[in-house]
This record gives sequence, C-alpha cells and structure tokens, in this order.
Amino acid sequence: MSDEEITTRSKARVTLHDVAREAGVSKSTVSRMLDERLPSNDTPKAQHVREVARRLGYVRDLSAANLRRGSTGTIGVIVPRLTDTVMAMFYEAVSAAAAQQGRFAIVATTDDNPKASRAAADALIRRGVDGLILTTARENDDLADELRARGVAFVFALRHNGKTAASVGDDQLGGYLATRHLCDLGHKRIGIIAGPDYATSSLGRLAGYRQALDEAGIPQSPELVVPSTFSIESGEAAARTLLDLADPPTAIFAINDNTAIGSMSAIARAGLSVPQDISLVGYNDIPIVSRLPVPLTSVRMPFDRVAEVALQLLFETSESPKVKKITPSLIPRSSTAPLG
Amino acid sequence: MSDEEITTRSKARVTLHDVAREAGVSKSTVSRMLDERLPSNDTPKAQHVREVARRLGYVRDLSAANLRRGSTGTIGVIVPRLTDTVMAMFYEAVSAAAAQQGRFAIVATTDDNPKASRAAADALIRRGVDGLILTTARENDDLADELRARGVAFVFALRHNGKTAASVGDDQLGGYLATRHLCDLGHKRIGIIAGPDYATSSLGRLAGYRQALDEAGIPQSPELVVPSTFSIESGEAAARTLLDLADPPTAIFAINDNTAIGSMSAIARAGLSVPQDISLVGYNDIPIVSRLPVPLTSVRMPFDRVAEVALQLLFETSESPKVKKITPSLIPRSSTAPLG
DNA sequence: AACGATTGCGGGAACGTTCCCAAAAATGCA
DNA sequence: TGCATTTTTGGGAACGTTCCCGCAATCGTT
Repeated sequence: MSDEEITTRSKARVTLHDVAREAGVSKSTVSRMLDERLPSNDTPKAQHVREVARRLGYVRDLSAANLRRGSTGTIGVIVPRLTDTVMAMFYEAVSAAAAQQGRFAIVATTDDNPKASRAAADALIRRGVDGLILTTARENDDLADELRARGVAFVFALRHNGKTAASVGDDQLGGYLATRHLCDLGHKRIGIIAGPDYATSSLGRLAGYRQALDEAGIPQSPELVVPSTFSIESGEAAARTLLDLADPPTAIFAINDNTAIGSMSAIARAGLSVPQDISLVGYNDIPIVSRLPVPLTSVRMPFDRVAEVALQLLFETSESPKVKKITPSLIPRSSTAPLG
Repeated sequence: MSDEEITTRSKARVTLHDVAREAGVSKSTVSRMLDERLPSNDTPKAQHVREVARRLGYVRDLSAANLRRGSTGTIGVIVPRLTDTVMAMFYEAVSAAAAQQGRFAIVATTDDNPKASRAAADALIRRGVDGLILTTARENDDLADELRARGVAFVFALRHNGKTAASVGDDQLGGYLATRHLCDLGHKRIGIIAGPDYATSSLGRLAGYRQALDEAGIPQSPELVVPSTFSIESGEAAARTLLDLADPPTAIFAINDNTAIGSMSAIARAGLSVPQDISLVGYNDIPIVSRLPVPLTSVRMPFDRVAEVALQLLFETSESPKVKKITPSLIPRSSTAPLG
C-alpha cells in the first residue's frame, strides 16, 4: 500500500541507473543505447533497453547531459520584437530548422535598442547556447566584435554588417524585382519608402530600386526617396510626403509590408485608391497582406531557407566569413496595375 | 608569450574554482556570495569575491547549477503560432514577466493541432521546464490530465477548459462591452463572427454578446451568429455570409482582430464601407488595427496582466484551481458609428 | 585451431555546481 | 576574561550524465 503510494506518487526522477538495474545492464550501456548521436543500433539488447526505458518513463536529464557533453543543443535567436510578423515568421523557421537537427531554439527581444541587444545576448549566453543568430545588425555596432572576443559562435540573419557571416535575402534583387514590376506596368514616377539607414536590408532594396530605374532609363529624383523606420506609422507619414509632392508618384515601392500598410492608410485618406491611382508594392509577404481588402503585391522571402542557411553557417567550420544571399520572388496581386 | 596565448585564446571556462583560487577563498564561499537567491550580502569580502568574478569573466554554468538545484528557472509556453500577433504579444508579456522573477521563458508552437500540442509539451518538459503555460486549451482534451499524472506544473492562459487553473481575459465582459457599444450607437441588427467552439474565449465573448442584446431588449437571431476559425480568411467568409442575409446586419462584432480584418475585405468587396454602412468591432487590439485605413474599434486585453497572473498561478501552492479573469476595455475608433 | 583484430560491455572518473556538515571565527553576556 | 551562542567558512559528497579505458567476447583470417 505505502509501496504503491511511493511508486505512483513519488516524483522521483527515473535515472539511467534505474533503467540499467531494471534491464540488467550497466548504466554505460544504457547511455550508449539511448545516445541519439551514435549510428542507430537495433540489436535485440538495444531494443530491450529502449523498451525498458520507455516503460519506466525515463527522460534524460538535459542539465546533466549538457554538463557532461559541454554543449546544450540550444541556439539563441535575437530579434527586435516578435510582434513584428516578419520576425515571428523567421523565428518559427529557425525553430523548425533547429528541430530538424535535434536542436532547440530560444529567443530574446531587443526592441531595436542596441543596449538591449547586449542584454539579450548575455541572457542567451548565460543559458549556454551553442550559437547565436542575430537579426539586429547595425552599421556601427561592435556587438559582433565583443562576441568574437568572448568566443561565442554567431551569425547574422536578414541583416548584416558586411564583416561577418550572414544569411540574408538578396535585397538588391528583391528591390529590383519590385521596381522592375512597376516599370513594366508603365510607371515612370516611382516613389520608394526606404528604411532606416542602419539596416543593410533597406540599403540593398534601395540599390535594387536604383538599378531597375537605371535599366529602364528612368531618371532618379531624390524627392521620391523617403526614409522610414519600418513601422506602419512611419510608412503612413512617408507616403503622405510622397503624395504631397508637386509631381507625386503613380507607384510606390514600400521597403516592407508594414510601411505598405501605412501607405494604404495615407492613400485612402488622400481620397485616392489602390491600384487605380497609386500602385503599391510591399516586401516580405507576411500572411496578412494577401488578405487585405486590396491584396498587396509583395516580394516574398523564403524564411525557411534563410533559417536553414543561418544554421548551416553557424556550425560550419570554414573560417572565411560569407554572406549567403537567398533569392526572393515577386508575388503580384491586386495592388499594382498598369499606369492608366 | 605562449602563456599570453593561453590566457587570451583559451576558451576554457572560468569556473567557481578559478574564482575561489584567485580570491583566496573556498569555492563554497564563492558559490554563496554569488547566489542571487540568498539575501544580498554586502560585506567587503562578498564585494571582493564578486569583483574577482567579474574581472575573470565568470559566468555560472547553468547546466551544472540546474543539475544540482533540481530546477532550471525556465518556464515553457505553448502557443498555436507566433505569427498570430496576439500570441506573439502574449509570449512577449510572459517573457518579460518571467525575466522579472529571474526566470526565462521558452516557447513551442502547435499549429492548433492537439497532437502537436503533446509533442510541444514533451519537448519543453525534456528541456526541464519548471512549469508550462498553455494557450491551447480545448474542451475535450486530456493533455491536462496527462500533465497532472506526470507531475508537471502547468496553467492555462487566454483559454481554459473549466477544470484547471487558468489566467484568462474576462471574455464575457469583453463581448458585452463590444456589443453594448454597438447597441449604444443605435444598432439593432448586430451580427457576430464567433470562433471555433473548442475555444472558451470564443464562447465567453458570445455569451457577452447575448447578454448585451438581452439587456438592450434586442431579440436574438440565430442567423446573425456565424462561426469562424479565428483566421482572416474565415472572417472574410463569415462576413460574406452575414452580408448575404435577406436582412443583413448594420454592425458586426468580430471575435478577434483577424476576423475583423477579414470582414473589412468582405465589406469592401460588397461595395460597402466601414463605418458608413457597417460598424465593426474587433478583439485584442493588436497593433496593426489602429493603423488601418479605417482604424478599428477593438477590445483591448492587458496581456501583461494575463501573463503575470499566469506565472503567479503556476507557482502558487494553493491547491484550489482557480480561473482568474482579467478585465478588458473597449477602445473606440473609427470603425464604429451611430446607425444612420 | 590458433592468432590478431574488432567489437561490446562495465567500472569509474569526470563535468561545475550546490548544499550538508563539522569546524573555526566572531559575537554576546556575565 | 571566560564561556556559550551565533555566524561564517571550507571540505567533500552529491546531482545524472558521458566518455575514457581496460577487459572479455566475438569475428575473420591463415
């Protein structure tokens, strides 16, 4: 009776030792049979041990295993915020890619604050991550140097700083595709809502925009390039600036979907409509934009690939720091129409 | 020279032992001086030890500490998906609340699949979480029982199953506030886009809707209640159903912001406009809805509070499982107008 | 059948921390 | 000052795992 009590109620861990005793082998053997890193072993004995472990409800104590192995199988991801759907998509992609490798991804946010970036990195390092994926690269930030000095493995993603390994989208190509699409529709005055200049993603897309205009023989007008902070509000403000020009654009390329959504507000408030009066292209193709009253033409980033490549770069031995660019594609929808 | 090499380059961990040797005390003492759980100790010796630890760049090995302490200071959160901004907001809130307590939150997603729920719980338990926060409660799901049987601490949040401790919004009140607002504006035919019936949040909001109608003396019409799956698409379909009625509603209460956004599409496609033809209320007040061309009236959930309470419930010793309800508030914007 | 090579297994020492316990030092009180 | 009491300290045993190493058993070859 009290034995039963103990057996059922006691939350005492089932350890390797218990399994070993029950299976009539040594704990070393059990450890080996249960080691997922070793080539799979299907001898009768191994099956028996696994069966006993299952029956007893054994789960490896990760703290103990990590302590001994010297690695945690955890990778840390740092993003500005998860309420930015782009970042949520990216983190989910990293999480899935990590799971594929038997690793686990954990995340910390910085709210775009470089100081919080350090705090986030610290928190993740204290958790013993095997590597860090950073989406918060800034032009003049020495976080990368600090991490290198501390001997922490890391890689940039989505944005980069030009110096260290990174997995990014091909922003120039994306910017080119978006702008080229507008050119092909006959637009000649094409505005761009650029991003903050600390983000390489923004600069790349701007370069793609310029490239497409050059190729189409359209002269560049500085007043058609308006900066933003990636946010909906700043997109709305930027669009308003464009619409208020003496010679306003007939098409706008917004640096991301948020600023495109902001632009939609500004356009609606100006009494204009998309795409009749203004064609609009976004970037990232977050789920919501295909469901808006006017579905948005957007450039899709394959975040799965970006995540995979980031992970690959992170654990690759090669010393040469590379920037790998993933190819985006344009998804045309109803927000763009021929100039009429 | 080679010494210097070793000092600078060697990635060898700085351990308690190193700090102890350098500070001229025993490792036990260092351990104690650095134990954040003990009442803070500001004796000169303690300060000296901490200074030495800082100088040497000591960081506690969490695996070792957790192994010995028998707890990881980690809490697991299970959400359907992070690309749902509501869930992202909630997770960020949990993460912040946990940080306040010196804990760390990790997350796993289920894509609303009960089987994936188990997998997610398993993954988090294997990571050694001290407790679990579940946002995926379903009416007839025995995950809760399994967890209890395994002796895992857990609590529901945002949704509940009526049986176990939960931190939720007061959905009935929220539904009441939304509907009451529409009644106050003179609307008599008020449609509701309900949620899936496995989600208590949806049922509560529906009850609030009914309560408000009763109070206003408006008879209930079954055809004005249309279900959805919380998604934008399903919201759009549900709104279309409502608009196609012989006697369509003049106002719609959408169970969440996503379905409200879907409704906006449907309304626009029907050649109608918000709020002139149809008033629309959403739920959760995700950031985007205040920035739409027509800013959406929505019910705001204080996720910070929900997260705090969930954490509190999780580690509270009291045996009586409670459901704590957090009070929401209505944020009126431009998507609702007097019937005219 | 004998021998070296390979494979499988168990004992036991790590991994870096916390925490128990006994001993030492500091404090209070007469 | 001397003794009892409290506080602080250091030694060492855990925590549960992995992995090195030596030994036995099996295999393949001549």
